[in-house]
Amino acid sequence: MGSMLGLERQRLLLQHLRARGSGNVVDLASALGVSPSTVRRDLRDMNDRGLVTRVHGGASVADAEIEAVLAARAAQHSDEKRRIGAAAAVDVPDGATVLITGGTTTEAMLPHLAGRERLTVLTNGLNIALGLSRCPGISTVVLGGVLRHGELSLLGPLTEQALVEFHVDVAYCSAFGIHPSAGLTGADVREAGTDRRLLQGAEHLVVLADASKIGRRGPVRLAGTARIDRLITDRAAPPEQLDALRSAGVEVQVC
Amino acid sequence: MGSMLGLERQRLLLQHLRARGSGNVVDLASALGVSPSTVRRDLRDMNDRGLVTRVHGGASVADAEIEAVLAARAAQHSDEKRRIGAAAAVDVPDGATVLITGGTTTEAMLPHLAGRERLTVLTNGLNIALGLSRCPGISTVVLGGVLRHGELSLLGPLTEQALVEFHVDVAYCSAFGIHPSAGLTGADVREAGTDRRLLQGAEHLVVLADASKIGRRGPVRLAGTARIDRLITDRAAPPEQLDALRSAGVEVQVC
DNA sequence: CACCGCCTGCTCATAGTTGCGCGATTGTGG
DNA sequence: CCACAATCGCGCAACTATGAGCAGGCGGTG
Repeated sequence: MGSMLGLERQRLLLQHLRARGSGNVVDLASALGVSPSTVRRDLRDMNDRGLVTRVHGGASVADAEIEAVLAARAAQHSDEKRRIGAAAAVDVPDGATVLITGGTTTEAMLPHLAGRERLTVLTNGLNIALGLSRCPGISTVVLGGVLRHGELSLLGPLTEQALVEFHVDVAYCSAFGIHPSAGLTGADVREAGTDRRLLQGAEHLVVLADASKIGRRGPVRLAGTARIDRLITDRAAPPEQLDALRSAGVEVQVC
Repeated sequence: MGSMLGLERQRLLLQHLRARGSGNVVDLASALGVSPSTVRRDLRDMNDRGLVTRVHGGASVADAEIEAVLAARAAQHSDEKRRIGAAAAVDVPDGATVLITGGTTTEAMLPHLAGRERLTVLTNGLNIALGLSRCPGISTVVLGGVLRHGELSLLGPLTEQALVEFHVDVAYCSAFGIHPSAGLTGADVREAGTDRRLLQGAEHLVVLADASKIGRRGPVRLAGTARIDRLITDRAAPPEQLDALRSAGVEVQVC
């Protein structure tokens, strides 16, 4: 049964997973006529690429709706994200102009920014803007743009154009993945152009990423490791990946 | 019921909880065919992730913040506003590009726009944008700008500048007041410049105003009656004011 | 034909998950 | 306020999945 290409096998795997939403390793292996080891390798690879979510015993599709809702909810209360958000917020200099990109991880910064004075926050995320609408000490500027359906972030030429008007001291962003050689990567080509531009103009770049994003590589490159000043992540992050990132010149903060 | 995946089990758990709003550990355990210990572990995990709220004996679903905000705002809408919103939404032409300014009255249009196809909506209101984020048939463009504290609308040069890029068929707006001789007026000088510009470029202008705003005059003038094509209001509006507006060339619709 | 890289499948020590029992904690009714 | 019952968290043992390492097969290349 050697006549199956790796990519073709992964495609079948994904198809099987979509049919039921999830599946365990043994069943998938017998369904495809390969060994469980191969399935594990494939699933790990697909997990790194964000196509599926690996769980003990099998995997489930990382598909838009449920996963997004789950992630959004998780973001609001998860201890890891809260800590990451707090750590990021601490070092926001008073009087600065910062950019906070849309996303669930960055949203965790908001509670810790609430009391700040003389802060200017630029954002392309409606969730961020909403959270800041009650903070009197913070001038919030929403970069315009096209709203992605199901998401709460703004994209497109309008967003990029608006940013030209400002000087950004620090950009705080999350992304699909961060990888020692690939740098900061995104999952969606349509988002990439805007995200890239958002990060380009900033004086300093700080990445907020929970452990699941460390070592993950998406299809589009947003910024090289050289551009990344700091990474804030949680304790579950694989140490060897963090070391590699440190070697690449990224200041890594684990909390 | 031999093998059950961890994530799948939690998903079922959540589903069971949503059905009744809450549930106790033993029932959930027997419903899923696992031990109470496993349910407890799952619930603790889900509690940490903010999906549910753990209480003694069981758990209840924890609703997300943003949805709660939207629901609360939706509940605030009186019958009058709902009817006004519905009447305004009916005549939005398919395939058009419309502007909906921020505000609570205009927000009432959203439920009636949900099913539309090929519609482009421009807005400077975060509440409007938020409500449209789940509508797949509508392209939503958020005009950037500075967020007013306590409000959910965007203002400033950025907003005005963004609007230049578009051709607006119809603008739907609410305001502080509408008066036969003063026209459409606003309450806040800082908002006025932006509001004026927003309405300027539109082909047609539709005003949504409940009875309390009819005949009222604010300090700043936003648009003359000649510019106003249509006014949608409710039955409590003073008829003599409506007649005067009709004489001024405004098409008045009472609902 | 030999060499080499690559993928596959197997083995095994390790890590993770599950269910049960026990003592501690919490809620409830007298 | 106390006693009782339900529930909880934790440690334990059985079981299962996992990832790393290793041998064998396949196809391309000099």
